Amino acid sequence: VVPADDEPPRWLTPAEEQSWVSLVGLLLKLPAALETDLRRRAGISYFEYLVISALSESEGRSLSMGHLATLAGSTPSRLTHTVERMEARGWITRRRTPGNARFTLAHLTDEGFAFLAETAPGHVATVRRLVFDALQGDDVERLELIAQRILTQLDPHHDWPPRGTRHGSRDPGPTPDQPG
Amino acid sequence: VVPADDEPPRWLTPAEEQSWVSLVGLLLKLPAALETDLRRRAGISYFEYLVISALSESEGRSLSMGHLATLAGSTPSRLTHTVERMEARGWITRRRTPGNARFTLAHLTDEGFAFLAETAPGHVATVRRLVFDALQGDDVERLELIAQRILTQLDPHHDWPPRGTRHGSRDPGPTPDQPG
DNA sequence: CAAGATTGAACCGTCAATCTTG
DNA sequence: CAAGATTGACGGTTCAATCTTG
Repeated sequence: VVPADDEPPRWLTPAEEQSWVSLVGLLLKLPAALETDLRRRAGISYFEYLVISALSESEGRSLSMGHLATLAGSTPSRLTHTVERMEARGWITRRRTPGNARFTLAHLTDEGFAFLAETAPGHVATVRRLVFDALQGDDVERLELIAQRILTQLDPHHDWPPRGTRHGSRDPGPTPDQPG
Repeated sequence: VVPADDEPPRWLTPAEEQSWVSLVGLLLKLPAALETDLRRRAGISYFEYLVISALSESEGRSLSMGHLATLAGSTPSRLTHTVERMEARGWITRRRTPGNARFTLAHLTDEGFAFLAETAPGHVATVRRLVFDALQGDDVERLELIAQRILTQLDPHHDWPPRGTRHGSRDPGPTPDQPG
């Protein structure tokens, strides 16, 4: 056990503590709800969904393992193991980048894309039902602002969503363009 | 793969999608940052911290396994395995409730409490630094309101924080009363 | 040698089956 | 038999060590 830093303790105010308790509740329960929904709807984890979703939105449905790890918020190792399994299911292929064989390019197959296209609408509906149906007024904008402020504090050089993958102002359509 | 529900797809508006992407970023990165902090500061997971923290705030530093599972947002099984490990470290003991032996009462030992007392101030300081130092104006109150709205949507009968454990309006002090 | 990625073992969480008490 | 809790096997994540390419 490392001894406490020698700063004096900085407790939370009552208002901050209430807020913190609610935020912890959200961190515990919302991911669990998303996991449950995807597991029963499609038999995959939320992390697997993020992986194929990120690939589906990228140029040529391909990304280097490193970039994909960043997009899915994971370690390289976790991604390798997961992609291995999804490769076995025929949803992803991997090959060394020709010309620069240091990079491994993960590619979403047609089967993988078709699977995502089946899964995404139901998942987006769940997100809408669980999150956005509960919000009012300018809650949506405030939530984004507050989340961004915390993300910036976590990593001042943060880049979330990472550049080159934003898909902001296009028409919504029947293709899985907004898999969340 | 279960076919999609037969509701028509309900996509997100651009504003909602931006907000959702930011929230997903927060769900991915904030728990990871808390885990990292506690792991290197105290060698425990955030879940283990929640467990001893909940016990420390309860009457007699004891709770039934079921109640403790609710407080820590976990399944009974996960809690059993975790408490087993913490029992081996001497931080928790378990015994059947005398009189009603269906309940197993988990109890935080003096060693466990001392460990928490060492760990809590640094952890609270981290929470303050990572989250509240980034917030301005009425962000704190809005965050609580928004989190509560989503929690209610997730579970209309929700009770978070669960009743009988709220420690709202006491003086902050040098004991680990606010371990987050 | 550094960057990108993978490997394998240990660790942890999940799930279904089981045990115990009232 | 239902509620509370535990068990053990399985599957996924983490961590440190390793492999490969430029």
